Amino acid sequence: MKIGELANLSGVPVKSVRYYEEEGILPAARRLANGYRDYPKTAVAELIFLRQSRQFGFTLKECRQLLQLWRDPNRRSAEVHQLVVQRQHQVEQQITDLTSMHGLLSNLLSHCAADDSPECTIIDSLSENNHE
Amino acid sequence: MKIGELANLSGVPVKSVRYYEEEGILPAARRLANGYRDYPKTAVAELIFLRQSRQFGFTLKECRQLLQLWRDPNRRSAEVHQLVVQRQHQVEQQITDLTSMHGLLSNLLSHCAADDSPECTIIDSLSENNHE
DNA sequence: CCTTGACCCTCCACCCTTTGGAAGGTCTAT
DNA sequence: ATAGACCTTCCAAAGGGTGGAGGGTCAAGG
Repeated sequence: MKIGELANLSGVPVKSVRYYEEEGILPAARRLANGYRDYPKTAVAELIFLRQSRQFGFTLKECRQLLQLWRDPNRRSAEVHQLVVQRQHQVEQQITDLTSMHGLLSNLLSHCAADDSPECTIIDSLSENNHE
Repeated sequence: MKIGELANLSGVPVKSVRYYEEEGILPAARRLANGYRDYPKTAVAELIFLRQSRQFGFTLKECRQLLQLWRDPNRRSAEVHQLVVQRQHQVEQQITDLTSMHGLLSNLLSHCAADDSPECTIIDSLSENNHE
């Protein structure tokens, strides 16, 4: 199977497949006589797994680990679990941070006249030094 | 004032100050006879405003706009308000996405045995094709 | 036989925001 | 004179791709 078909079946862009290979996330593909990459059928599942992992926000480094576990018939599911828990924590932290930011933005908005005058409480707030 | 002092007073790293200048976010600084950048006192407030804006997640492009409004004595506060509302929407979208992701991750975790066996519902779920 | 179009290849540059380092100039204090 | 604390510019890396230039390969159709 050539890279275009693989991309179609997996939903991963051709460019990304090549990029993943270059980064060592995927093993280097076999080559046909004309230099084209030639993939086995199993590559489709591998790419789908990778795409799904990316959608869950795992970095490529984490995806590499996940893929290694995916390939390993002797993996311990606890190890997979651990990676997901870790990702879950990151997501929670991000939600916390964003929620806090959302509150602060709401504060800014609620005090602003939002009219044609130059007085602006938002500008004033952003000028305050929260440093040190 | 030289760049080190400005950095100290504003809480923005020296490297970033130079980068902001290069990107046209800040006007090019005056130079002393020896080539060192020389800043007026007002630059401190400008940098503090910029740092605060960045902390609210505004991109540098947006920060440039905010800074222009900050400098403009004839600004309309409605315009500032508009930029903040826009940022607020982005934050809301991100929270929505992350919350959804969090739910999906919880789902993955709840079905996983997390032991020494290779059977892993997480791996199985990530292998499913949600494409097309 | 030739051309068109759809593939494929590699290599380079860009997006964004910073950070690190190399190689070098300048100033102050000892 | 020399140490060290500044300052300068320029180049590269990070993550995760994406776009394009310039070129090779293959099948179908005229």
